[in-house]
Amino acid sequence: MRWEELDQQPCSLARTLSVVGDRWTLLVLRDCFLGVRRFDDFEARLGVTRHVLADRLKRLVEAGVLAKVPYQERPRREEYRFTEKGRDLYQAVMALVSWGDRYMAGAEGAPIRHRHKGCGQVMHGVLVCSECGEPLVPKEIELEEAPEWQGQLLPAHRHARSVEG
Amino acid sequence: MRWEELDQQPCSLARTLSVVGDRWTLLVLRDCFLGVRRFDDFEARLGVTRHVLADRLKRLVEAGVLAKVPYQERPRREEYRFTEKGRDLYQAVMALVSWGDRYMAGAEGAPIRHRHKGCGQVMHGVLVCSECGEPLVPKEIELEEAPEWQGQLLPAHRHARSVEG
DNA sequence: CCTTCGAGTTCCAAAAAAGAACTAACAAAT
DNA sequence: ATTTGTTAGTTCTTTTTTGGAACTCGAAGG
Repeated sequence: MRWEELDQQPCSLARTLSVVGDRWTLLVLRDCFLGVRRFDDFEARLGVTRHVLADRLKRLVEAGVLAKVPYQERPRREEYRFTEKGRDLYQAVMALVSWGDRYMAGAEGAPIRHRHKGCGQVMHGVLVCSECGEPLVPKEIELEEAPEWQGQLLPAHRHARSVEG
Repeated sequence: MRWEELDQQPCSLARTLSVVGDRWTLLVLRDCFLGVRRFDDFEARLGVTRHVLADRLKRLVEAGVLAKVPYQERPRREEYRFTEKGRDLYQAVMALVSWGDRYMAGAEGAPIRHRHKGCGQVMHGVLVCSECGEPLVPKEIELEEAPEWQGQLLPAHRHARSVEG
């Protein structure tokens, strides 16, 4: 399977990864959330080659995650800004950051702390159920295939014991 | 910057991506959450080459996300199971899935629905503040660099107006 | 002895990334 | 008028990573 086929898969994770499933893309989005908007600023902060950066920005624009908006004419210059679709990736990015804070930080702790203006506390992200607000754990979620995919998406559990095993 | 340098970066997202920052790795984890445990089952479901699959599984084991546990001797066979560190990636994976359900699903809707056993409802993941429980939005989060990195991690905002712009 | 199973490894061709230099369209300085 | 600087890329060559298919190892079964 190649990049081009990923977004055709009947799987929301695969489809999401067809947009953000590579390390540079997610680092570009991280910098967008930090307020970076311009080509040369991305390049300087990321240490990515200009070639790859140009490609990733183009893909993100095509995917509707970022938009090029002009900030001057003569010469025309454009910067990259989030669309709503892009800004909604915040939760996914924060979930990845929270995992990294917990499992990949050295002895000194996380390099960046997040303070929630609403409550004033240093916090991390917790994923909860949209309906009842309880934190999500794998074994509490039951999966239901949409009718048109019955029996095609979930594994047959030939050997598996359980999700938590 | 290459894979090998990513985990040295003072950024929890970069460090997380040094483990899961590629499309195959995250699809392997998806299947793990669905109960897949064995090499040939991953290969059949993913459509990845055995070569790359072997590499990704090895990386995940080295990172402490999966563990090889024997399920028979003579001949010895091992399967891949989550560690706690790995199982805690569930929130990040679900956040990516929720975004895909919302923005990448076709007219027929998401291929898989998630029902929360606790409340019985079809749900999606919502990332909330660990301290006050409010859903996270970018502009409500204030970033604070750890003392040893003062001024080195966050951009200078030479041109940027605001995170939401 | 020959085949099957499970979990890989090996080999070659094709695609993608790294790294560095170059271009276009202008503005400002010498 | 020519040189220098800025921004956002493109082009070129070398190295690395994938894709695709075949092959190996250790054992069990017929």
